[in-house]
Amino acid sequence: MQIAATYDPEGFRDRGFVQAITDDGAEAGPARAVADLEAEVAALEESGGPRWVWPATADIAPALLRRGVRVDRCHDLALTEALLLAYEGHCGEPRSLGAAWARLHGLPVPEDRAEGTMAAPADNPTTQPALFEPDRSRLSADVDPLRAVREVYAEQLRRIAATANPGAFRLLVAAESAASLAAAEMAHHGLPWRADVHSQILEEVLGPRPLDGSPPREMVAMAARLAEALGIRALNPDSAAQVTKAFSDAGVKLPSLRRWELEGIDHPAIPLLLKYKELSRLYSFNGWVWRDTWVVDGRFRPEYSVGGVVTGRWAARGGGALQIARRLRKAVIADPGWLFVSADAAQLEPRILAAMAQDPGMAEATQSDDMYSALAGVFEGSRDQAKLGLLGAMYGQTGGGAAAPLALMRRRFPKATALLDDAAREGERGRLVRSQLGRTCPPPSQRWQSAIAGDAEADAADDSNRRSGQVARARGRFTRNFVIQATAAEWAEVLLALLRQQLRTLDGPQLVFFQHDEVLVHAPREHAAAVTEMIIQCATAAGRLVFGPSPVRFPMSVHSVECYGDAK
DNA sequence: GCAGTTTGCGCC
DNA sequence: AAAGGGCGCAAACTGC
Repeated sequence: MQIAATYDPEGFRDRGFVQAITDDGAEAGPARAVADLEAEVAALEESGGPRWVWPATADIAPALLRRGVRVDRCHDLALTEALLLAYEGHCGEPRSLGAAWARLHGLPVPEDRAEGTMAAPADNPTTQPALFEPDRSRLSADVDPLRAVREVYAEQLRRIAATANPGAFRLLVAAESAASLAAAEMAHHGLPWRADVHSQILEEVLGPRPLDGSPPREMVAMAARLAEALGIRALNPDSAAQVTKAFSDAGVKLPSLRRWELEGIDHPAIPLLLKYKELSRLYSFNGWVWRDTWVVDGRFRPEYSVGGVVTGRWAARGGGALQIARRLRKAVIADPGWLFVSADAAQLEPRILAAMAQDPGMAEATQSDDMYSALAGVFEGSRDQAKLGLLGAMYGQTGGGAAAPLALMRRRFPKATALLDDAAREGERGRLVRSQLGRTCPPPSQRWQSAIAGDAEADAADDSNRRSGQVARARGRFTRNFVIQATAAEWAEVLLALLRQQLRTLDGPQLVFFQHDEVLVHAPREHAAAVTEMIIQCATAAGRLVFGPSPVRFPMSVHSVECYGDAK
């Protein structure tokens, strides 16, 4: 059964409307106004788990979770709209229910409300329900909201049926919707984070916390040593201009201040500069201010944005959730009696390539848990060369140390190479490419379009032609990588959706973190073994769902640990 | 003086 | 011959 549900766009956020609908979005019962939509969802969920068809999970799920309501399945109209718009070549157009409804009726389309930067938890404690969630449905007051849900849903089903592979697209929509539920649950649970351990790390590396907000002891000391090594009185190592000038005065020309460039330069001040950058990064990115802002009641609660990246990866706002520095993972410690089951897909992207391209040689290599080692023989006995060849092909690298392994890649894995080259060529011509399930890249930007068009302009200056070529090739690298990254992201979302279902059969384990190809489940100790088994099975099932019968293996590297820092 | 852009880092 | 894809964030820098 399916139930359309929406808040009253005009009223207080508790009020809403519900109505049973058929598989194709027609009315299957009376429309009902309810005084407390969340209570209504809870009751209906209790009595048999419908599929909820609603404007946006992100708008309702946090409130439901605060009231202890967990929803089994949904169809997220906004996320689906975004997938369909991209498929149809209109990536980036407004995707709210109101926008979709307006497009359907040829009316002016409202802009989406910005997702906005998340208020830090100190200002907006998640433990305290906000009086109003932002209404992102953008539905105008004179529209019957249930009618809008039904009509947009029915239209989406028609548009899905019109895609080249409706079954695949349906899976994509289901996975994306399930992922939106998982994201809300992870934000709700939060990642266990020990503020005291975090402080300990900071003090070991930076010295005691300065009380007045000035830079900590070790940074000041390193800056002083750096100045001394350069023979000057003082400098601000954060200022590129000052650093470049100081090295120049010392007779060293720096091509840039990138770490990998600096590492190739022989000067006694270079290691000091690198060390300073390391300290500075920790201090400014994950220092005491970060901890005070983002760690509340022993939990780090970022806000995830499902579909926030064009490739289908999640984005996160607030606290740099998807860039938790490895050294800080020591502060991620399970509650007493609990463990983290940490799982990451080993070498996901080359496996995705092997499955998409149905390349027999690469598929054979996926039988191994370490593809690169399995392929070392092909790459003159070097695991590193194998890795360079595979990654270089997927990222569109051409020169440098990758040239030789890329040539081998081309010769030994022609089907895989052809898939990537085709994607790159399509991109260079300004065309769209799609993932395995149908997620579609954005059309070329204005800059790309004029650059690609500029190629044809006979009287364009050489300089302009060269720039055009560069821009077109950059687009080619993007589309080349898009097909792989987007398919990897959807494989991971399918895995997450399956795992979320499985975990519901246990009492206790919670998804607390997801990062592209890695999941973290916080589980009572006695459930860790069962969770481990579930993850491994879900990975295999995800491969079958996304690719059908395929010899390609998707092994997971799974560890049960008390501390996330010990996971790898 | 403020807002937008650039640079560089680190995560995948 | 050849600048490897995606992101978020902080500080410096640039332009108005």
